[in-house]
Amino acid sequence: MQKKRTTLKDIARATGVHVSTVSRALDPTERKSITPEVVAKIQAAAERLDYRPNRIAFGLRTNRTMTVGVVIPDITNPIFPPILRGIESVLEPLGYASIIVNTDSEREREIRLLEVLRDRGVDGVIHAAVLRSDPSIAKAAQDGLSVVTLNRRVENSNIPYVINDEDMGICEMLRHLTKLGHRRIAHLAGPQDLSTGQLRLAAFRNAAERMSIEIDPQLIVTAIRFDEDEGARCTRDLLTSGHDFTAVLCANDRLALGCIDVLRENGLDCPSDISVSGFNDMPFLQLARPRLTTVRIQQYDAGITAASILLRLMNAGADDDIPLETVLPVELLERESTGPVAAQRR
Amino acid sequence: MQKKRTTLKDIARATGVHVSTVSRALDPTERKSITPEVVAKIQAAAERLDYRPNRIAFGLRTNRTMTVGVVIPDITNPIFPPILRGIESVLEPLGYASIIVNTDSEREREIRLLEVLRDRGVDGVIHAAVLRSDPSIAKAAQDGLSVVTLNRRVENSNIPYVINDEDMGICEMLRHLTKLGHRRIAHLAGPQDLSTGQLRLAAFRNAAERMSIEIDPQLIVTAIRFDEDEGARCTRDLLTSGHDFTAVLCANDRLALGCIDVLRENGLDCPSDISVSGFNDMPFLQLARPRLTTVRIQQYDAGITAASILLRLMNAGADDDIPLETVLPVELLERESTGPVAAQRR
DNA sequence: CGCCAATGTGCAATCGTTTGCATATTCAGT
DNA sequence: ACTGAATATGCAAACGATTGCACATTGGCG
Repeated sequence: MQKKRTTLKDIARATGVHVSTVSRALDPTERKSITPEVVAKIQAAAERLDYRPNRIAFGLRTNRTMTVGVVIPDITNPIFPPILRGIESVLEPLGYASIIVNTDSEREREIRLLEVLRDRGVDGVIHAAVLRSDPSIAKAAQDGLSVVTLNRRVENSNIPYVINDEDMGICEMLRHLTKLGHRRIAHLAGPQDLSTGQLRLAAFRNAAERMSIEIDPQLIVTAIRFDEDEGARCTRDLLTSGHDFTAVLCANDRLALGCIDVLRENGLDCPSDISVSGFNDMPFLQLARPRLTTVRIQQYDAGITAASILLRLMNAGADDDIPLETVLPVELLERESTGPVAAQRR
Repeated sequence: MQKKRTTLKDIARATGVHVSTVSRALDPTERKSITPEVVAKIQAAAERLDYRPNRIAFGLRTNRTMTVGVVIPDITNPIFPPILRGIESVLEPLGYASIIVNTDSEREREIRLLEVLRDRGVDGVIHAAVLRSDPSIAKAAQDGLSVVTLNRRVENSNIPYVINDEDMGICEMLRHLTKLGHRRIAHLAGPQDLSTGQLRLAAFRNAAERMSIEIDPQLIVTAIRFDEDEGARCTRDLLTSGHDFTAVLCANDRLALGCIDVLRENGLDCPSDISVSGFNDMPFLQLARPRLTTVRIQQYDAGITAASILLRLMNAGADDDIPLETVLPVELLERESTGPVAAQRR
């Protein structure tokens, strides 16, 4: 590895004081108990010798690694990079580094990777991939690890969580579609073992009930992954089922993209024949045509918020009052994939 | 932090042997010097007490953190997530964790983040964001840090590098365009302070020369960022310059997307009026219409390759022969954005 | 039966910090 | 000037592992 780094001992030798004095002189909170001039001398020496504290030794002694773990399903899902940048933007300036792990939404992987993070002694974890019931993360939190979940809460726990106002998003989208005259509205639901999939389906049902829209159970079809292929498959199922519909509210953008493709294959134009809506407003969505009507969720800000809460959690004593729930607002984006219901369908 | 983890000392106490014996019994390479039955006893105890080695202490003693740094320009650029997954796929099973940092292509940030990584004692670095001249990474390598660069080489150094065969990609693209009858071919070059920007421009010039295609210097216009806005701006410059061209070979996909937009604004259809090509085949590119003719570079595999080389570098003695250069093949993808040159232009 | 080598285990130092406690010095108050 | 704090520094023990070396035990061989 590197040639040889200068240590506290080197500085002690160079200045003729004890290593503990050097340590104190270099620590802003302890510095006050040291004569200013020897502090100056030590700092000068530290500067001259290009001293860099050894974080490993620090970590061993203090049990603080200045490292946090970030657990996500898959970094290649474009909604996560902005979240990570948001997290980084608050943690990195404070000297924290983050270790990012991808669970691929597999329970075993998630458990194992959480172990890995704990073994490495991370000071806290931001978890954006909790499954619906997740004992491992709950146990970790109970053992005293600082944890914040993102996009999802762990039920029956006091783990703080940051979520987007998905209910509101689904609700506004539904209102938008009804305003355009749609009544027979299908829902492409996401995987029900995933946070968002389940939440959005529930939100859809609730909103429909509140708005007194009758939902044909046959018009709700569930994807097993959040991707274009599943959006396509579900849409085919919908079409072959023979049930009539004029709009498809999809649980995320990728499902919507797959949906539109299959509609087109079947000679149905979006939006003039059938309206389709997405969710997330994921990056690069603007490449698609027609431009997708969707719900924008805050990605960067969600990262910032989660990281800020984690910080408070890690530093604060139990006295501090950390908000258990943070709900970030969403925004309806009306674009081209939704339009007034066609005069007559079929 | 966690309640209390069991340490070697706990196991020693439980089994009645010395802590050093425990250490050896648990280390596969040292195990042979211990009686099999005491090994068994110790392993049983370790199992029972749920022993997990403390990586921090290990790191302090051995100066190996089992951590690597990955330096990229920006994780929100979709070509990087697959690279990261590739890296992870080889490093994670071996017990390595990676710390990912984003430089935003800013020299100061890069230098600072490299410091951060060195401070944390990473065992090695995969650097996918080196600038054209980069003393900091060269110095780090000289100090004994294991370094592999990705997508770019540090000149005059023996730092191993993994690159895509960009020359070949540009060359094949040019050949493709000429085969379609294009002669007046413009180039939207990338930022010249960035690896890829400069390389691809050079490749373009070389290929043109080799194929005896005369390139009008006025038809080469340089972007200052690799994004759609710059692609748009450059295309406007090209159009207002009044120089004639029938195809635009862009240094990356995003420039090409911006280019096509501006052509469309000006009533020019791609590809029937003007052909446009990209580079990278970035994720989600398939959303765009017309589907872009581009050059696919290997992303996941590049990550795998770089990580494998880094591994050899970290573990091997100087005796090992590590390949200095690895060039990954690229692939021309003919899609819809390029076509035969129009009968007459303007 | 004795000696030496081989083998298995223990001892203790070490990695670079932090930090409670002891000690040495200074200084003010009376 | 003497006492008593207050203040500044040093000492040494941690943190949890690895590892060179010393030592003890065993067994083989002459």
